[in-house]
Amino acid sequence: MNSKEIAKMARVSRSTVSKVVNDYANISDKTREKVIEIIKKYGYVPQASARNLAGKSNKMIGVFITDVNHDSKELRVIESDYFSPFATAAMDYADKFEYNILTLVIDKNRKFDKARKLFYNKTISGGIFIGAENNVQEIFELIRSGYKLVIIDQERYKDRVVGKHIIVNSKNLEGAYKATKHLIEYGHREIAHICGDMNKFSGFKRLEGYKKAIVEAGLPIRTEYITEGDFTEDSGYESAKKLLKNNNKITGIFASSDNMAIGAMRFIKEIGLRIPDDISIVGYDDIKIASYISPSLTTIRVSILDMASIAVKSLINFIEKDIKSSRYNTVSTELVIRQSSKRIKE
Amino acid sequence: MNSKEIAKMARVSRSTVSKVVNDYANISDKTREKVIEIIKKYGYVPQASARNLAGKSNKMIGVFITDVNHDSKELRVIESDYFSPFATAAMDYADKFEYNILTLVIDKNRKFDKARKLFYNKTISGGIFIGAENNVQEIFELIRSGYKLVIIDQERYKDRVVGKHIIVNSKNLEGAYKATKHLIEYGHREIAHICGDMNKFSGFKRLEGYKKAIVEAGLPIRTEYITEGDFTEDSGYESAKKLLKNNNKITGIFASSDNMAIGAMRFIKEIGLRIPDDISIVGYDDIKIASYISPSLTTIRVSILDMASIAVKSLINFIEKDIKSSRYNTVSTELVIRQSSKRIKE
DNA sequence: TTGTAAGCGTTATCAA
DNA sequence: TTGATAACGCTTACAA
Repeated sequence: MNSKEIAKMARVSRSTVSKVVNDYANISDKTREKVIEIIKKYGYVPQASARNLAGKSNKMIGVFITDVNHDSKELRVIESDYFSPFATAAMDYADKFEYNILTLVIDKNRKFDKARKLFYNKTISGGIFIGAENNVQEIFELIRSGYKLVIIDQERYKDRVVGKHIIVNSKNLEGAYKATKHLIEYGHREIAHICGDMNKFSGFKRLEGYKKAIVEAGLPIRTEYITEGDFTEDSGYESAKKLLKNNNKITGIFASSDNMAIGAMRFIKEIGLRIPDDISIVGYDDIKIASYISPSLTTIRVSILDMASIAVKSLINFIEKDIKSSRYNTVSTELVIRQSSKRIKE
Repeated sequence: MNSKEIAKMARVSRSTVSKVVNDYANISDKTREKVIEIIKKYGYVPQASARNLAGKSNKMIGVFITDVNHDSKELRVIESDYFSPFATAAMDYADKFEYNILTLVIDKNRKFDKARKLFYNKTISGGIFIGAENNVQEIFELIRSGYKLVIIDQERYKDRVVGKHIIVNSKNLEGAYKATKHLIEYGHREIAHICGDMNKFSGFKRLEGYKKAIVEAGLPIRTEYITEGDFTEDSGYESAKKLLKNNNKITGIFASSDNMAIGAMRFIKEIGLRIPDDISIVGYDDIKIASYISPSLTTIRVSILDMASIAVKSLINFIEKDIKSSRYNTVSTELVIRQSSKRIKE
């Protein structure tokens, strides 16, 4: 069933059918009703690619999740702490504007080319990139070519002018500051920090937040209290080992990700210390497991839902109305206090 | 940049460009090379909707996840235990055939209409439905209309002839049997079962599996040992309460989902019983949390990866070569023994 | 208010 | 081995 057939049945021209479908004003009520009746009767739906070819936007957005650069299949699941909530929230928002979302995980198998092609062949009219550290150059190239996109959590590129784009970023510094300050307010003085990957901006910024809170409390910044992980659970385990090996004064640890916090907890339990009685732990991200593990994990929540809606909303605006210049949006963080942190007894 | 311009630069016709792009045989090497050179130079990529309109398949598959019929936002996250792994695995497999995956969560906001439209307007050439209990009628209608689709875990429709379709199902009975038998082999005799939603086939089949193992071991089936939940954590909690209220003989519980098992564990801990020392628990699904919760949960793993690859593979086959009649595939289950189950001391 | 006709960028058919 | 031309199904000036 196509517009030609509908036109014939309704005894009008194809353009009239099109006008009815697209809700144009200059159609008499009578004709409109007649056409709508036939359309309903035969269940006619305009073909997407034909509309698209004729100039209509295809209302399709790509959401690209770059998988962390590890081989293990396990890690993909970890990354999915982000994937599913983000994709779902993005869908919710896209729906309101009748957009569809095409999700793509970019990893070793599925290289960046796959994403690029979707822009080139006009399958999508815009894209959102998450965890894109490894593909920054390619993304810049896309922006330079005029493709419309949103980058999540890549604040560091804020001022590099490469063409119009949108960045949505969580307030990493703020979050880390809140986490550390929470421990300070609980009376902790010997507070260690397990950093994330320092090549990633979030890792770097969270370290800054930690330092800010420490300095503000008049405490010294001890290099032996700062150790670098890579956001994974195992690195959290190893970092805790390093921190606690020759130190029995540490009473609080702020880890730059929940996964690392969970790894650290594993080590701490192994050596027979109790959480939170001996050591308080604060994580970052508020992944689902954080509330299920025992003790449940005090952490910093970033509203992925907010991120996703802001990203989708501004991308659609970018696509439909264009923007004058690059935009930079931030999403707030929130401290979620659970069982893994405890007020220190003096 | 379009094929016309490429044709001009390469001093050939548009049809020649098309033939090169589509790797047709009847083109001289010389022409081919020349055209390829220009294509590379100008980064030409054929426009998807134009190809599609001209008759090429658009190589797009829809993956539809029906959200469980509850209002809470929380539940959507639970559902995502399925969502993310399935979507990722599906992508992996689709990649090999250069297909893209369009994911859509169907829930109260996003009704089935959204999915239907994607078929009608030919955005997708086939679809995979997961958790589709609530939309069976609509799915049948799609099948009847000749749309190509795969249904996951809806074994019950195996024999209802409604048109060509593919079902991929996990072996629910087998899995539940394994879970129950595991408890029996550990010496348990008083084994209760928390059923899932009995309106869903998986809930029903797993009860059958439980019964089969019980009967096979020569044990009686006690109705007071069987209680019905609805796959959610809270229903697991309530079911455990019901089961254990007036009973101190039960030593083993098989719950039809990990979420219910987790809820049951919560109740058991609350009344001061120990897991697995006093009561052994076995779940079903092997969601991620199962290995993180303490004690970690013994459960039945269904390889979502297998499900996804079989689904995608057979759907692509259906799309590209058609199938003679409906197909029914099953995916095996595996018992994963962790800490929540223990051999009973006699 | 309606219809005619051109055009979107490809592929497929058929003739050269 | 190549090219001219029609066709895909729709939208959109523009003409009526």
